[in-house]
Parts: sequence; C-alpha cells; structure tokens
Amino acid sequence: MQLVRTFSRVQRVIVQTLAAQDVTLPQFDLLATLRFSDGVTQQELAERLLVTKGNVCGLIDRLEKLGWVERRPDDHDGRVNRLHLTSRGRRKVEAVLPQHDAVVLRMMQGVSPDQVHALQSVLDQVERQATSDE
Amino acid sequence: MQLVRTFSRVQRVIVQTLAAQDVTLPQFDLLATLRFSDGVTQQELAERLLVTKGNVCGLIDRLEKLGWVERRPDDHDGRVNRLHLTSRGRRKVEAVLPQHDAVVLRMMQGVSPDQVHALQSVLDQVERQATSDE
DNA sequence: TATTGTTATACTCTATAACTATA
DNA sequence: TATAGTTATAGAGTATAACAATA
Repeated sequence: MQLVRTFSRVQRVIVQTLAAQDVTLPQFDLLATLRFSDGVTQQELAERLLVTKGNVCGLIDRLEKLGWVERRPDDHDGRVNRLHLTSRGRRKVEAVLPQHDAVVLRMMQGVSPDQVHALQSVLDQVERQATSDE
Repeated sequence: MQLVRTFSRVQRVIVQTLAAQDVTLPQFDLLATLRFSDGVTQQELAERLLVTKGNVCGLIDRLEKLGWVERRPDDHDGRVNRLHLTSRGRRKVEAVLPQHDAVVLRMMQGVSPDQVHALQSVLDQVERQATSDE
C-alpha cells in the first residue's frame, strides 16, 4: 500500500522538523490542541489525542517541567484540572507552527489546486471512516 | 493542517490493528520489506527503513527472539549478515498483510476510483518531495 | 459507586556514541 | 582506514492496572 508508505515518510519528515525545534510530535499535538482549546480537562484531552489519561498525565508532566503548560484546579469540581498554555508555551507553539506548515506546504509543492481540492475531499472521507473504526 | 491530522488518525488505526495481531508498526515494516527483499543486509535495511543500524539491530534481536527472522552470515564478507524470514515469519506476515490491507481499504471506502487515481498522483508527488527533504 | 487524575511497571522505539571484527 | 554490526545509555511514548481524592 503506497498510501501507508507515503504517510510514514511524511510523518518522519514532520517528526524530524519538530525535533530540530526540540518538540516531539505528541507534544506538538498537545500544544496545538491547547492553542485552540485552552482550559480543557486532562480527560477531554486524552480523548481528543486518543491516548489514556495516564499517558496524558506523563505528557503534561514533561510539558509543565518545560514551562509550556500549566494545570489549574477547576473552580467547581475538585477532581478536575484545566490545562492552559503559559506565555512561553504560546510563544513556543506560535514559533513552531509556521515551520511545521512550511514543511507540509513544501511537500505539497507541485500538487495542483485541483488536486489539493480532490485530496481534501478524500481526506474528509478517510477521516470519517477512520474515526468510525475506533 | 488537515493533512497531518488525518495521517495521524490513519496511522493510529493501523497501529491498533497491528497491535491486535501482536505486531508493532516498525516490526511490520521490517517483515513486509523482507518479504520482497529476502537476503538484504542490516545496513541496507537500516537505510530503507530510515533508522540507524543500531536500531535495526535491536529490532532484529526482538524479531529473532520471536522466531520470525534469522541472520545468516554472508559467504564472502565476514562482516555482513543477510536477513531472511523464517517460515513462521513468512506465515506471520502473510497473515497480517490481508488484515492490514483490509483496514486501509475500509478507510478508503466511499472514495471514488477517480479520486483514488488523483490521490495516487498526489502521493507520488508528495513522496518525491518528502524524500528529497531528507 | 463513578469519575478525575496520579503512580507504578514493563516494553518498544529512537538517538547517540563507543566498541568489535573484518575488509 | 573504512565498513558492518553490536552494545550501552538515556529518554519519550504507550499499554495496563492499581491507587487516592472527589463527586
């Protein structure tokens, strides 16, 4: 399956690009999610990232140690933490995103707008199907 | 970037499918490569899988312990190992491949033949570009 | 009781680099 | 010397499961 091989190749390029900025893919995934959903709980985040709450806990530990993320207790529910980017964390993700996008764009060079459009609808379809598999 | 999110999603589904058959993605990658290139050296394999020879060494250690792969010394060069699937290994990969393909096909459900064709040319392009980035 | 988050354990994968044996 | 493979180390990520605190 060419599809899978190309996916792996693309991902490897992305991982390398992130590594050059000292971020892992799961970390970037988390930061990028927080950027749009500031204040989510760890449980919500685990569901969104498709990992267990135990793993999210470890991820956040590392990101908190890096000073990019912070836990704040929920006002109404003593069990819940709400997650927020620190200003350093926001600066970090804002710095990484353009480079990330640039790499993806570079890999999409030579793909015509029509093809991009077609790809988009294919991806929508695949996304729906992949999500329903879980 | 929708592209990246969908890629991750697809890969996660694939990893889960492989896990249900007690194979990791790197292991499957290696087995599938050996299936078509029986007798490659560890160095060649490392280049093909884009990991270091040290990592390939560990991967093979685990696969040898599972009885799926074996190292055989090269006849002419005392430094070289050539890698072969055992019969159990071949049975394993032949058992996993159809399920793997089925999952990919299922995710591609609802994508028209025209779109698949378009996707193919996009992937070719992306593949070329991604490879040149390294 | 159920849920949120934490902790412990074990394993795979990866990067890096020093090491050996052979060429 | 250069190359093929091995070994050591350290770290991230993941799965699983037991645990504490709160609801």
